[in-house]
Amino acid sequence: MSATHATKPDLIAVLEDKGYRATMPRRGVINLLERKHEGFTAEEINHEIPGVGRATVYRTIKLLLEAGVVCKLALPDGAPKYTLARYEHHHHTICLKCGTVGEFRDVTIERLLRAIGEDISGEIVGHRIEFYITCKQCLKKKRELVTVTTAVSLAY
Amino acid sequence: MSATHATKPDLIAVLEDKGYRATMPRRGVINLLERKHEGFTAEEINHEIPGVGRATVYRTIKLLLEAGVVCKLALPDGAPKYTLARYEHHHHTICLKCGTVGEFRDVTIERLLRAIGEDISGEIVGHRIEFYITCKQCLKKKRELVTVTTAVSLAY
DNA sequence: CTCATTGCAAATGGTTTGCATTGGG
DNA sequence: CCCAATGCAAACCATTTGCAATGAG
Repeated sequence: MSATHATKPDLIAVLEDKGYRATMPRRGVINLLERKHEGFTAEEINHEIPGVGRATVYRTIKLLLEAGVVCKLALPDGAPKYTLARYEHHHHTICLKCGTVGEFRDVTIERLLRAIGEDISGEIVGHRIEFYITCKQCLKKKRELVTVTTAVSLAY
Repeated sequence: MSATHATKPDLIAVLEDKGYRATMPRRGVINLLERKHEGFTAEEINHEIPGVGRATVYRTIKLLLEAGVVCKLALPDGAPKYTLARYEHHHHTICLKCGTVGEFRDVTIERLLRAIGEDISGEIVGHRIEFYITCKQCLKKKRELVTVTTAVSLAY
């Protein structure tokens, strides 16, 4: 397992490193993913590869998830969305209007997490941080209020 | 709509404030929820109220969600879990061993969010922050490694 | 050859919906 | 009375799994 990748890793190599075969269906899925710079859903990928079975799509995504080169994140309502991981450790911004996923890295957060750790009764073993935004493009397009219809764990 | 509640609100009153009836089934669900200080799943509630239909349980939870007195949060794998909101604005800690959900409020985070906003190309409309922990009880019980099997968007 | 991998279809888990029935106000 | 609210069962959606067929080393 290669330790640090500051830039987008070669997904096929990642699979092979883990002892999995880089088969045709898997290459197909990977090819699609690598072109999705804005996040994707599993079903979306599934529809875009008619030749490949649904199960294989999901299995491949899961493989990449476990390898750490794909991230699974959650929309406000909990709906799953995936994205390619470019940085080793990062968080995400998701535009609630167009769905575009951005990566985002801030050392301050790590520092903060450590500080917060002292306030929490227990040991922090992980965290999830997602920012819901209206991206620049969408801001430009229209100046209407962004209403977050679904709920919660959501804060303004 | 009452603006600020520093402590646990009266859920029945919340419903009525919104123009909904505080019917028996709903009272039953609410009664259960109010005893769950550690988070719950919808299905869990459903099983614990045999007299009430599954649909009603889900509908009631959704009502409370929309009223902002219940939070929907996500386990690392995205599995949904609910919890009562005690503070108006807060985040959650979830023990991955026992599932206990804690609330957690830190002004530093808000400050940080504002600072981060400048780095993000767009407008922050919401965020999700969840800390996955091993709580004190679980730490005591056993000293084995906490392995986060599923993936991602998870950071250590 | 042989075992990893696939595709399909069926199973699952969580949640929602349609609809006829019911029960508060 | 009447409409909101219920229960049930079926529908749904994303994801997983069993299993026999396939294909790469």
